[in-house]
This record gives sequence, structure tokens and C-alpha cells, in this order.
Amino acid sequence: MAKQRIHRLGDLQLRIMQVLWKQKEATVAAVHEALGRDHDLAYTTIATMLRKMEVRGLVTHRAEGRSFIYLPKLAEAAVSRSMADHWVDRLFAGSLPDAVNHLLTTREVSREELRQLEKLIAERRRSR
Amino acid sequence: MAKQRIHRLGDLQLRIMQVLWKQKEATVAAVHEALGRDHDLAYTTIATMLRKMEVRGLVTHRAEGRSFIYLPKLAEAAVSRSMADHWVDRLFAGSLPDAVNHLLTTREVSREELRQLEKLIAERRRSR
DNA sequence: GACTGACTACTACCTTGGTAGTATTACCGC
DNA sequence: GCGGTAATACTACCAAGGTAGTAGTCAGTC
Repeated sequence: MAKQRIHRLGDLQLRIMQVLWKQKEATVAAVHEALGRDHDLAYTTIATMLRKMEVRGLVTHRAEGRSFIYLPKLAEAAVSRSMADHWVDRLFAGSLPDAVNHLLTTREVSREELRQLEKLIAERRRSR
Repeated sequence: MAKQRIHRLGDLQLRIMQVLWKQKEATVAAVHEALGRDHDLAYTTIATMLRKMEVRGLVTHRAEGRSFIYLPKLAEAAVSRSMADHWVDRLFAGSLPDAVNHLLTTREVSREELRQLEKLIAERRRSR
């Protein structure tokens, strides 16, 4: 069935996925370029990683001329959901309030952000 | 300076740390026992893992008779903070409202939990 | 038609987490 | 003092992420 190990994405893999999600599809060169600003990785590193990710079922590719165009095979929502769940489960035994509480107390939260959060919750409350 | 890689804890490592945090300190046998209910790991697996974790600076030990008593070397708060930060940064570019919003929309949230959250935020708002 | 440049394929290597078997040591009870 | 038992130490392995060099290929250019 569907792999449960979705959440197991390394940092680089996730960054690559994020590029693909944003651009819908991209060549190795495009991914390398997009990542290049912060990370100084060899072109072949990206190519190798993409190939490994294809084996793992994270991406697919289609050939266009001599180039490969890679596409994400997993939706962003599915991945972040899986990762978020995993995170909440691991650290807070699945308790969402605990998780949020932790975020609120350990991070700097601006007045504006608090306002946004309040709104979010109010909406959520109304809708159920 | 302080290791930045705190957040890099495998699942087993985190579970072991959680046992140590709860019990303050524990022998290999105690950790094995505590984990035993869900996981069926060999005694030596725990022992090996603890030794590796000591090398990585996650725990220390003190000898008592022929046994080692392991203690966490990192505070729970530091670790969960680091992991939470890493998570929010990685997935939501550091935006806390985005993170919380994601949690709210992808998870089942009970009425009770929403109430708790509302209270949390109200408190937080008052205190700043 | 030989050359260059852009791509992919293959191979290799290191690290870390996870898992566990075997070896060694040291104490405890008889 | 001898044997069993409970601990740790050592060693080994596998998988996956990450990083990159080298080899092969192919298409377009002069």
C-alpha cells in the first residue's frame, strides 16, 4: 500500500521537493540553480539525489530531448501533513494543544501573529 | 560553540531520551524495560545505542557497582525547542501562524482542544 | 567528420541510525 | 574457588542521506 515513510525526507530532499512544488517541474539544472543561492552543491549531487528520489518514489521524470524533466510525485499537502503528524506524535504524544503551546512559549511571537492565530481558531471553531 | 545539530535525533534516540527525562536517570535495563512494551528490541541494542549517544554528547553515565546509570545531558526543553524550530523553519519558512494553521486544517481537532488553544493564545496575548 | 558542451549513468565513499550477536569481565552465592 | 549470571565492550552489518568524480552519449557547430 501507500508508503507510510513519507515523512522521512532528508533536508536536501525536502528542499528539492519544494523547488519542484513551486515550479511544477524542473530539470536538474533548474533545481541546481534554484538551490544554488544558499547551497553550493555540485550539479551531479542534485542529479544523483533526484535519481535516488525517483527510486524511492518521491519524483518521476519525463524525457524531453536529451534532458530529464522531473516532477514531484507526492503532493505538498501530503508530505507536510505527514511530517507534521509525525512531529506532533513524536514530541507531544499527539497532543495538538501541547504542540502549539510549545511553539508559543519557545518562539518569539509578534502581536500580529497572535492576532492571526486568534482569528484562525475562531474560524475553525465556527466551522464545526 | 554549542552543537547546532541537536534536532537530529532518530526515533529510537528520542524515545530513549524521553525515558531518561521522565526517570531522571536509568540503567540500560530500565530503559530497555520502559521501551519494551511497544518495541521489542534486544537489550544490547539499547546498550549500544546509549553508548553511541554518549559519544554524540546526548547522555552521560556514571558507574554504580557494575552497572552504568545513564543521564540525559540535554534538557528536554532544549531538544524539543530545537526540533520544533527546525520543523517550522523547514516546512513553513519560519512562519508560526502557517505552521499552526497547517496543524489545524490537517488534523482532527476536538472542540475541547480548540477551547484550550483559545485560552493559550488569550493568555499569551495578555502577557505581552 | 572531428570537437565541444550538456546531460545522464555508474560508482564510490562517508556518516549516522538502528539492530544485534559474541566476547569479556566481575560479582555473588554456595 | 567455581560456576552462573548480569553487565559492558567490541564488532559487524544494513539502509539511507548526502556528496561528488568519472565515464559514456549525443547533438549541434565549424
